[in-house]
Amino acid sequence: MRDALVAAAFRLFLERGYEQTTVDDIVTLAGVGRRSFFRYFPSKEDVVFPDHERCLADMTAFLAASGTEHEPVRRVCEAARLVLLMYAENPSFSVQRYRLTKQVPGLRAYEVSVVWRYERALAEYLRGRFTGRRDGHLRADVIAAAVVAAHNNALRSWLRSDGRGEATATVDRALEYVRSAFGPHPEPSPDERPTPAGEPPRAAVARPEDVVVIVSRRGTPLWRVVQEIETALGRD
Amino acid sequence: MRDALVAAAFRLFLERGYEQTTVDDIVTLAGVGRRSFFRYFPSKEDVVFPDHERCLADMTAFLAASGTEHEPVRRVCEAARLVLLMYAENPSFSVQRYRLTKQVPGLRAYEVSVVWRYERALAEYLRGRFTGRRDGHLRADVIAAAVVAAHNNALRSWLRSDGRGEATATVDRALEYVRSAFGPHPEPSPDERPTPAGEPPRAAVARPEDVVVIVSRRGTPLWRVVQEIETALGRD
DNA sequence: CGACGTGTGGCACTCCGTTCCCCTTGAGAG
DNA sequence: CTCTCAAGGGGAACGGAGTGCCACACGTCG
Repeated sequence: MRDALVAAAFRLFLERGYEQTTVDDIVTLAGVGRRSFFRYFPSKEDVVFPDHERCLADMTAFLAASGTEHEPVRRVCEAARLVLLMYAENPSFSVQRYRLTKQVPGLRAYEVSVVWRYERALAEYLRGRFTGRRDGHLRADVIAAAVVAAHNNALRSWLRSDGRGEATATVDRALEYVRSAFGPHPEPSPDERPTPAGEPPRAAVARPEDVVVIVSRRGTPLWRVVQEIETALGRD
Repeated sequence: MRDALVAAAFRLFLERGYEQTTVDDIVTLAGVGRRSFFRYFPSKEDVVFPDHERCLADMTAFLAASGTEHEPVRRVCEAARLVLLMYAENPSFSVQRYRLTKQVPGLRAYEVSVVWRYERALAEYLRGRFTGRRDGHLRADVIAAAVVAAHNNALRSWLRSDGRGEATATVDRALEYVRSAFGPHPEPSPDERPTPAGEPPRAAVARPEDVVVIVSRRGTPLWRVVQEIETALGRD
């Protein structure tokens, strides 16, 4: 029934345009009652995005199931990938919809509001992970927006190419850019990752400008830190 | 006339709610014909955001008038500030509208689509400035989204405080965060910049996961480093 | 057989937004 | 003073989206 309505709607939308098609046209073509249309789709716009509701639910479930062992920024990037996978499931359908929304302002506005709900889901998750952190809410909102923008940038370029090529590769590259800008620490090199608890501090990543950086876990005995610094400086 | 319609509309919206108020109610209260309402506002939602159209035009003009002597990211931050200034012109009106949009889903959706147009204006400008740069479009979209998100974050926190306090200070801080992430050079945060030669090491940026980072210039006397670590750990 | 829950169709209604036409007002030309 | 013309406002009616209500056709269970 849903599928029949969606199919009928898209046939008419592509044939004579979205605004030139009334709900009555759709239901008569599908052979169902007008009232049934609004049972399955709260509005005429919703028939254009039939699976976003489910996808949004999947995303929130995915985020809700994340533990503290996941790095937050990486996690929201993975969540954004879920949306891409939904698009990639039906490339031809996605491309048709893209062409439609591109030229119907009302649909663009509706799509924007849908995207906004994804963004809020990501931001809410990040806010939870950033509680206590300085400017936690600000960082969460900004990073969520950046992830969504990168995702959409890559998605649209894939759609413009008529769904040819690997969508995931493009999106991953775009998300990698965001991760590099906001990463936990600007993408810690192995030298900058904290040492496992109990292990001695690792010392002295030599950066330009003669700067020494020591990375250590809080609570490490001081003498071990000093020892590490000494060897780092002495080796100079 | 516009003003009379806006005033009448908000009186009724605050009195009995947005959806419970019909356009006929507004025009009868304002004492004008129904047709005149739609002459000034293309839709019922537009009466809630009467000056966004002008503000968007101002922003695009501002960006169009920018030359290459302006640093792009800084420029879009200044453009975003224009929106804030519009809100700050009528704090009480802005706060009322904020409360309204917060609880009416339809208005939220409309506001989102308005915000999206601002974002597109910023992104278009940045795309122009980033032509030829690697991933120019991607960077433009992501930075525009980040700027808008930071702006909105600060704006909403100002609106939640009923418009008390300096709006510009909050927004500037938020935008500064974006600039620090995307600035011309990755712009290390003050805590991560090396200390000037001769100055004592600065200690202990507490990052999540119980990690302590010490940044110091190579050649700093060891005792000063240890001292700094001790105070950093001791403060815990 | 009848009661009941569920999914569907049909009708009528409200309201938004638009189209078409008429009215007033006021300025300028004859 | 009258005619004309343009512009801004008002009114009537219409099309279409979305909703509420009720009736009907199925099934299942008692």
